[in-house]
Amino acid sequence: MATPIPSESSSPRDRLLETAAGLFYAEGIKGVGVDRILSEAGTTRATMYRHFPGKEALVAAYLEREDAIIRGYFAAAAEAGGSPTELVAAVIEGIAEDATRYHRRGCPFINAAAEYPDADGEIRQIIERHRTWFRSTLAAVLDAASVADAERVAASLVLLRDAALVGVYLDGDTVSADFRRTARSVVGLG
Amino acid sequence: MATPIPSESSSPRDRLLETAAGLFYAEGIKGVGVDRILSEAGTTRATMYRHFPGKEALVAAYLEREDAIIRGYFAAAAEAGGSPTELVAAVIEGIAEDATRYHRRGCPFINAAAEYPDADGEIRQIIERHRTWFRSTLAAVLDAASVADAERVAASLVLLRDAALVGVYLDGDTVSADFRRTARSVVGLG
DNA sequence: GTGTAGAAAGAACGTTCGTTCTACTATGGC
DNA sequence: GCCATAGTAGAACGAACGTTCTTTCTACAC
Repeated sequence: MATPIPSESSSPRDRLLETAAGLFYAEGIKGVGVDRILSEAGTTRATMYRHFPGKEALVAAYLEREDAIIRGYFAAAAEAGGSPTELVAAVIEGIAEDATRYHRRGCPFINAAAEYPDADGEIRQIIERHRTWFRSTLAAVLDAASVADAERVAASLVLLRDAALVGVYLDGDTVSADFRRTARSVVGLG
Repeated sequence: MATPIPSESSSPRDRLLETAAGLFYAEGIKGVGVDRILSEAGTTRATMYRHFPGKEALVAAYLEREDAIIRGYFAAAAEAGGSPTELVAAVIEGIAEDATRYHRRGCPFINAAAEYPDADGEIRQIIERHRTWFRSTLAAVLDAASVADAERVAASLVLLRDAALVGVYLDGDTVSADFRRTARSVVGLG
């Protein structure tokens, strides 16, 4: 099974979250029971319920964690320096690479949304916040690079990223080339 | 709740499938139990297990039904006459309209794939077949309309349709305009 | 009429679900 | 030494899961 083993030494809470995140992403949320998480994290029920009010809180923490990771990517890319145009290219490249490397089972947020129909629930609100942040951040980056109609282009890029993640999952890696080409054309990069 | 009531008169099997399809799409598959389906379809366990070996067969039938409906759309559009180019335009328009009208909760196949990680399982095979058919049918339509590089353009269109369905679900109807514009540009329609 | 099949009704199966609980142990601060 | 905290261990809860079963009733074919 080669489960991504949360290093024995880390805290139970970290192991719990890391294990849950891995399982939720790999197998879907409703398809994974707390017993699975507990046994693979090597901890017990009491410990889990000490740190999280319930399973849904674990789901929320999983998505918040995913959100934080992606924000980290952006922060790192921004700090890495380079012209605004280079940053735009780096973002597109980063999305393509992420899809084929770390997100071969699709987008965690889209997948979660498939299982959580209630648009007012906590889970969907986290998804909503993430997507809003992503779109506006993209718009800011594009605007800095003097891309015309940054808002609209950003919306298109979000669409394309969704498609790339779904496509790599269901159709294979060839999709990432399609994404790169289309995205670069949309933002006006040769 | 205003459940889409499967007309009392239809056969138990039809009511079962219709109800299950509605519930699976609206609330996710693992999130719906057979008891729910049974009570909303107004039938009993014994009847269900006479017609379907189990829940998974019901899921499979739901996706096959969805597949058949979409193939029906294509057949109808093709029979409606018109030039190949008009057919291409009609397909794009049909997708945009479908997303905002009948598939406001996203793509049934993408949503199902989120819950079924096993690529070799029956469910994922149905999804695979559907996507392959869709892409190749699109390529044929584009080729007939003398669109250059029909295969590649078809792949792009599949991507865009995925994005449109996800986008309308999570971001709202404005996405459908983005889809129309981008899709028409990709296939070379003014 | 008799026989057969499909549907309704509902009890019951064992399993798993998420959750709560008690009891015991190890750790660290005062 | 003492208390609080956080961990382990495991029993137990009621509810829901998917599935199997028996029984009764209706309808249509022969």
